[in-house]
Order: sequence, then C-alpha cells, then structure tokens
Amino acid sequence: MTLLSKSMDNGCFSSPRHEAFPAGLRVLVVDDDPTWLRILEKMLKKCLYEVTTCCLATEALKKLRERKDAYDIVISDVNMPDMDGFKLLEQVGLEMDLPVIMMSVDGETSRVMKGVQHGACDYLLKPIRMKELRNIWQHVFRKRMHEARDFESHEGFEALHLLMNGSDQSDDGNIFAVEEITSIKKRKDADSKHDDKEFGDHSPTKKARVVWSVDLHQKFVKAVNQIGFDKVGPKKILDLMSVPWLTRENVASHLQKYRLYLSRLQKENDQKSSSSGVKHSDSPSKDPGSFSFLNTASNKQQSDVVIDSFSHSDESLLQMDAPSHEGDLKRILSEPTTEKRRSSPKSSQMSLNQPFSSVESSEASHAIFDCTIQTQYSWGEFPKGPLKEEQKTTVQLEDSFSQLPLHGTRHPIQVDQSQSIASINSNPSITEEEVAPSLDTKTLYAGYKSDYVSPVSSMGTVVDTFPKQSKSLIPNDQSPEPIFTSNLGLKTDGFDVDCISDLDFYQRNLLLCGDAASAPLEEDLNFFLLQTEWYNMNFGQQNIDISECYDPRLVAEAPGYFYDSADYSSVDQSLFIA
DNA sequence: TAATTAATAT
DNA sequence: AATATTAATT
Repeated sequence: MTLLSKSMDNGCFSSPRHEAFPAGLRVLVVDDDPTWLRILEKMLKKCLYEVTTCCLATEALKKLRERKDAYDIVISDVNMPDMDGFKLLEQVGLEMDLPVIMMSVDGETSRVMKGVQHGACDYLLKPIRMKELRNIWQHVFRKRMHEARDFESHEGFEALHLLMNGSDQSDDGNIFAVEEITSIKKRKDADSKHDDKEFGDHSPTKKARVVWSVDLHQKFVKAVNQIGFDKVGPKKILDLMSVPWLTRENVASHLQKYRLYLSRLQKENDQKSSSSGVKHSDSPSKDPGSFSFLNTASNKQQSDVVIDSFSHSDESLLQMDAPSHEGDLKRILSEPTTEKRRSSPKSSQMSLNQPFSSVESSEASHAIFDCTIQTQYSWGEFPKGPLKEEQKTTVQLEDSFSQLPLHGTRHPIQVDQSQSIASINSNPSITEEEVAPSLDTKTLYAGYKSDYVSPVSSMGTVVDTFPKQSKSLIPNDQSPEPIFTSNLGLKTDGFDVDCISDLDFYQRNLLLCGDAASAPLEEDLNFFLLQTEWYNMNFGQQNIDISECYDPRLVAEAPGYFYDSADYSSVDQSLFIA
C-alpha cells in the first residue's frame, strides 16, 4: 500500500483518489482507422480511463510534445499512413518515455517482436477486447514503480512485501496491491534492457528459447502417439507437429526430457505395484527400457496395461508422496528461506522469449483451449483410419478409469496444482525472483491469445484476490464421478483418439470434451486438468508436497475469479517458472 | 550425410 | 530445472 500510494501520488494520474486508481489513467490512442478509434475510445472509457484519440501518428506526436505529462500511456496502431507505428514508438521512447502499447490486426511474429524489442510494453492484436484494456494501467504503474525503485532501494519493497503477505487476501480493494507487487518484481529484470536504439527490425539478440507450453507439449504428444512409440524420432515428430519455428533439435531435446519423464513414471509405477499389492494382470514387463504407454494404432493391445501403470504412477506421485513431506513443506512455507533465490540474471530472457513462443504455439494450435471438441485435429492431418481402433481404446480406458482409484486421484490433482500455486504466491520467501518475469509475459500473452493465457494467470489471481466463489462448480473431493461419465460419452464421439499417450492426457481430454460444451468457467477449470500432465512432467512430486500444506478449499475459489481476468496476474507464471 | 541419442553445458 | 548444444553413434 505504501509504495503504491506513493507512486500514485507522484502525480501521475489526474484523479486524486487512490481507490480509483486505474480510473483516470490518461490514454492516448492513435489509429488511422476512425472506427477502431471509436471502439477503443468507448472501451477505454468503460475502464474509466481518460481517453484522447487521434488518427494520425504525427498528430499524436504533436500532442505528446505539447504536454509531455498529459498522458500516462499511448496505444498505437502499427500501420498508419503518415508514420509507421514503430517510428512513433521510437520517438515516444526517446522523447517522453511513456509506455507504449502497439496493436495491429496481424500477429506476425516478426512484427510483434519488433514492437516489443523496440520498447513497446505490450502488443495487442485486434480485435481488442476489454480484457486487454483493463490491464494497461499496469504498464504505467510498473514503470513508475521502477523509477521509484531506483532511489528507494529495497525498503519500499520490503514494506510492500510485509503488507501483502500479511493482509492482502482479506482486503477487498487490494487487488492492486497484489498485482503491483508482482508486476514490480517482474519488471525489474524485464525492462532493464530495452534501450536498443537500433531498430531496423533485426536485433534478434539471441535466439529465443523454446518454451514447451502445455499446448505445444500436447502437440508433441499427439505426434508421438501417431507415429508410434517404437518409431518415434525427433524428425518425424517435428514434421507432424508442423510448428514452423520449431527445430529438430528442439524436439530432440524435449523428447529426451519426455522419455526421462516417462521412465520415471514407469519406475514409480513398478515400485508402487510391487509394494502395494495392487496388481494388474501383468505388468508390462515386455519393454522395461521403453515406455509402453503408447497405445498407438500399432500397439494398442497394450493400452490397458499402459494406462494402468500410468494411473498408478499418478497416484503414487500425487497421493503417496505428499503426506510424507509435510514437515518439509511447512518448513518451506514458514521459513523465509533465502536459499536459492537470488539467481535471476536471465529472467530477461524469459520475458522476451516466452511471449513469442507462446504466440507461436497458440497460432499453431488454439485447439485445446478454444473449444471444445474439435479443433484438436486442426493442426495436423490425422490419419483417420485408425480411428475405429482408437475408439476401442477409449472404451478400454473408460473401464480402467472407473475401476481404478482414479476418481479420487483426479481431483486431488487439481487441488494440488492450484494449491501449490497459491502457496507460491503467499509464500514470502519466494516472491521476488520467481515471480519476476510474469507481468510482461503475461500481458503479452493476453494480447496474443487471451484464451490460453488467462487461465493460468487466473489461478494465481484467484487465490489472492477472489476468496469467494462458487464452490458448486468444482467438485471438491469425491464428486469427480459425474464429470467423468459425461466426458467419456462425449469423448467417444470423436475426440480422444490419438492423444492418449498417458493417463493424464487422457483424463485431460475427457474433461475437455465434457466441459467444452459447458460454461466458460469450466473451460478454465479444464485448464488445470490440462496442465496436469505437463505439470507432473516438469515438477514431479516436489510441488505436490508443497501444495499439501494448503487448504483444498482454495481450489474451489479459483473458478470464480477466472472471469475477472482483468489481471493476468503475475502468479501465473510462477507455475511455469518455479 | 543426416538423424538420433546420450552427455554435457548454460 | 528446462532447454540448448555438443559429440558420438547409427
């Protein structure tokens, strides 16, 4: 609060009331298309911002020069007759150093990149929605915060921290505080370098790292399954994935990781089954070294076995480990650990790269998130032939599901995830670095693909900001049953098919299908599930442990807040970063 | 060679 | 830990 108010008082905004903070933000909108100008103006006003419009870049520049501090932020189209949007961006950066948001109809990577690299704080794709506009104030705030930080050093932050951790959750008006903080942290790394003067449009600095987002990973898995476990190779996978920017090396690397993950799972599974007495007719002894899970057309017979093993492994991962580490968890949470935090020199890399990669992936595959049932095949041409067989598989799966302890497991998974997230958020020790890169990234995400991004961010947000929500939507504990059933039905219709690499995926798909039909809220929920596999792969048991410390009820709250979206809050990223 | 994989580096 | 990069292997 302190810091926040301070920066606000700094005279940035015309409106004096802190409560109204984002209200009164002075936005200059530049677009040669009067229609868009009107639309934007309307939307921005809805956000209670003070809007000034102009249809020429030169005019905008003139206005800005006239009164350098008459505006807080600039939103400019990229394509304009009189002056290139990038040029304007450059000028603004040079002369008044206001945050600039670029927008355009196409999301061509190079352009987006150019914009961002040259200092645009965000890049929105038209049509722009309220969602995207609501958050723009964050850029302003961030910047200010940044500036303030220079002299204030740490003290301010410390104070903020305390405040946050102590009471933010209960505060109603505290949304800002939370977000601020997060954003602040992030920015620290992110903005340090965007003074590149040289534009041209080529300063790839360094190659972006590929971020294996959930959907990208899903594509990957689909491809793997299609090809057949025994025949997989990076090249083939790459081809099937048809993600242009991805390289064979990228895939190879990911494949390596994936194999590691699978073998780990199998190991766990074996362990489990042997010790616990649960047994499946016979474990997939056949391929010890390999990962039997793939029930591709070629080896479907194994599918049930595979699935079985997976479910078990899941269980073990999620359920077994958690309890054992309780002590550790608590320790982690309670102690302001300082251990490994100070190491975020490369965060900048993240903020820049992430957005792009995500863009790409979303372009390539909105599939899962967007809707429902079908898009899934959109990106790749699947051999429809095996479908029949696939369905069969599905059925089998169904069986195994109902029989196995899966139901119980299912939800716990969700809980765990969200909980862990929550924990990250609230945990004082983690805050600084871990969360850092998020704001930029998330905002960018929003612009590109809000569908994809928002769910994630929302998770974090939920916890902090929206404590109350409909619990009914989420089956807290054992209610998973119904969901499953319905999902199964849907799925059988035409969905699941190829992507059944493992249990998690399978489940995810099921849920997706079922929910797809339902409400948006559920969509978000699905996201949780969707991430499960990916999550496990990346974090394994660790996080789960942590999550144990939290109250499951938190999860229930999550959905509600999803809608709000207004904040692609920082927390989201923590999930990825960890 | 080109692709794959294990190992190693960042 | 996640991805990249290298180097050996096929």
